[in-house]
Parts: sequence; C-alpha cells; structure tokens
Amino acid sequence: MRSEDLTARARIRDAAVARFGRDGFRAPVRTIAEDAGVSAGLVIHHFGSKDALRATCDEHVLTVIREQKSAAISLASPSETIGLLAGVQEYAPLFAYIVRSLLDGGALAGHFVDGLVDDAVAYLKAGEEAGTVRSSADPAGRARQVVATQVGLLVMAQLDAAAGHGIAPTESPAAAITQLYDRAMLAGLELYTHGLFTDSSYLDAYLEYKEKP
Amino acid sequence: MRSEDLTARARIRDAAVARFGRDGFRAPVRTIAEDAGVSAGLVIHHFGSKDALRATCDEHVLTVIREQKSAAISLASPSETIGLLAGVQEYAPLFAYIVRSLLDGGALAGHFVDGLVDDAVAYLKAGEEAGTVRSSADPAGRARQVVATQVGLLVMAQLDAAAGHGIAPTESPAAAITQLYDRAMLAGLELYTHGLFTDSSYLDAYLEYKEKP
DNA sequence: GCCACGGCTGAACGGACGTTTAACGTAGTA
DNA sequence: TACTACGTTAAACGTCCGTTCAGCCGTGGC
Repeated sequence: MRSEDLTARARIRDAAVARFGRDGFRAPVRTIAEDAGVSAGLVIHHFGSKDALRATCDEHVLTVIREQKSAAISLASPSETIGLLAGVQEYAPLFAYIVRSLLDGGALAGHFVDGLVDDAVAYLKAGEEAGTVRSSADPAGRARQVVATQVGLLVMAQLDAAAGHGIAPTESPAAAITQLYDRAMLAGLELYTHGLFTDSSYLDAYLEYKEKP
Repeated sequence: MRSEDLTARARIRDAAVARFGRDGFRAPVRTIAEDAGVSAGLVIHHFGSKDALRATCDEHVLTVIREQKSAAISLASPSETIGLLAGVQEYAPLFAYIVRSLLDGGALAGHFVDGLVDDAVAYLKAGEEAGTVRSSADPAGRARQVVATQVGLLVMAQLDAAAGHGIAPTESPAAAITQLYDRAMLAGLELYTHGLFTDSSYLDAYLEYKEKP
C-alpha cells in the first residue's frame, strides 16, 4: 500500500480496504480512522456513511482489478488468474477484501466472479482454438464450474484456517494461495486431464434423461 | 420443523436455527425469542449467552446430519450428497444454517465439509472398486476438489441471489439446489467424463516440475 | 394452607458503534 | 485585516443489542 503522502480521503479508503479485508465488514469506523491516522468524524465527513465508504472501497478495488487485468492480458492458464493479484504483495489487501466480499455476499463479489467467469470463458475458448482444450456443449457452464472450484477451495481454506489448520486467505493471501495450489494442483490437473469417470455412462444417462424426462 | 408441543428450550433452539439460517448470525436474540414465543431473557436463562445458543445450534445440526447420514447410507452418487438434506422440506432450515456457517467461517462448517470430503473419499473409492471411477494419485485431494466445486457453486448461487438473479440457498434451499444442478449438471458431468484438456501435457509438465524444481 | 422452586417476563443496565454537532485552525481571497 | 471555505477534531447523541435483575406465577411437596 502506498503511504504517507496521500490525501486523507485516499488514506482512509486504503485503510478501510485493508481493515475490511483483515477483520471483515464489522470492523468499526473508529478502527479504520485510527489506521488512517484521522478521527472517526472525518471518515463520515468524507464518505457520508460507513456503507458509502464500503461502496467506495468496492469501486476502488474493482477499478484496480480492471487496470491490473488489462495490464496482464497475456496470462498463462485460467487457473492462475485468481492467484495473480495475491502474488504481488502490494495487492494482497485487495485480495483479502475480495474474499471478505465473497463471504459477505457483497455486490463487489458478484462482479468479481462474473469477471472471473467471463475470463474463464475466453481462456477456454482460446484453448479450444489452440487445440489444448476440449470443446463443450455448455461453455459458460463449464467456465462457471472451473471458477466455482477456485472459489470453493478459497472458502474451504478460510474454514481450515479458522479451525487452526493452514493459512487464512484473509490473513496472508499470497501464502494462502501458494498453500492452496500445493494441496490442490495435482488432483486438479488430474481431474482436468483424465476426468473422473472411466466411461461416459453417467453423462449419457443425464443426456437421455434430459431429452425425455 | 416440529411445532407446539415442544419444550420451550427446544422451541428456542429450532427458532434460532431457522432465524440464523435466514438472516445470518447477526440476528438479534429478541427476534429469535419472538419467533419462539418467549422473552429474550428466557433465551439467555436457558443457554447462558447468544454464543452458547449458537454452539447448541451447531451441535444440534451436526447431530441431525449424522443421524440423517447413517439413515441414508445407500446414496446414489457423491454429487447428490449435498443436496439430499435440502430436498426434504423439513430439513431446509438446517441446510440454510449450514450455508450461513460456511460463509461465517464457523466451526460447524469445518466439521461439515470435513464430513463431505470424507464421504467423497469413500464414494470415489467405492466407484474405483466398481470400475466406474478412475484411480487417482491423490484421492484425498481429488475428493476435496469435488467438494470444493459444490461449495463454490453454493457460494456463487448466494451471490447471484444477492444480485437479484436466482434463488438464495439461505432462502429456499431446496429450490436453490434444484436450480444449481439445472445450471451446472451438464458441464459438471462433461468435465468429470472427458476432462478439460485434450492431452496430458499440463499434467506431465506439473509432474516433471514437481520432481526437479 | 404454606413454602420453595423453576419457568418465565418486563424493565432496566451498559457497552459498542454509527452519526451529529460545535468548534478550531489554516489557507486562500478581497 | 477581515471574511470565507474547508479539513479536522473531540465530545456528545441516539440506537441497537446482549445481558442482568427483581419479581410474578404455577406446580409439587410438606
């Protein structure tokens, strides 16, 4: 996070993103104010209300993500998309904020996963054209499935951390992502390479059921 | 939910499970008391504190799940496991409660997903032995991956509902699950049948990297 | 009939927290 | 210099909410 020479408004915003990410959205305004080195009143003065502050944070995070995305348009694989932000230490607080928003059901999270799904669709399409990815009868659904797995692993990592095992994505995002991939990469690639079933009987049965129920 | 002729303690507990599931854990004690037709004081009198009430709810939900599980030991496929509870209207509040716990990072959620993963391991093993499921170099990781996808889809469904699209798992669990499978089943089966990649180059590359980094 | 006791209630207490308010200081302007 | 505008603060306000308290009521035992 950039530091001292920011306008108070920006300092508050950055402090809020960091504090919300670490402690969740129940973090008191006074704490955020203290983090930013200002009074609680000033926070309200600048943003109107705590909710409005959060909305501003959402907007800011979304903006940074968009910039970051278009800057890194040449990504390797779709499964790395979600981890990229977390890798750069500077963006770790943003990542934690997004995870919080995810858990909270915030509007930002909706946009964020929509973005991830869109990206996944694009990458999978590119993969198809390059011949490395199979074609699908439901490209959007497949992309959604891929993203859901990432999201689920993230949530489960947060749960594990709460239970004392592993690293919380809201605490040290970079380390958490690393640990997550360490644990899941092999099984994930295996699944995506060979599938789960030995034949297509489940799929066939479903397709048949779909035609005449 | 069973009704009138319960002891007040049990009525409070059931009301708490339902209310926590619907509104989250910030639901006021007074609201729960009202739901149960008692005073707020009595809630505390019986459970000591709101936290203790929640712990009792956790315990109760976990107990019911365990009973339910051992009663339905002859399940069809692992992907149906998570939806079973929600199907029976009576257990819908429990399911909503679990989703809340998942989003909240509660201890119950940890046990719950651990249970799911254990189940998945067992089912996949059974599938392997029956010849319908491929073998894996990391059975636990694969089970975790399968469960993570379910969890992720659930979280994303909650997000969609918050954004106005679709049904919230915490509102009408049964309907939400149905909708979720409608949207995801085809892509999921496709993935689990044929995989995502056309060849094993990604997997090979990872295995090679793992041996000599 | 009286007492004790447990279930139960309504009112009150106290803390946490978002927000409001009045005032202060400083920089820019006439 | 006087006036204005704005960034800023400390204190106070009001509300929500978990929890406590004093007492009421009905039941079972003596």
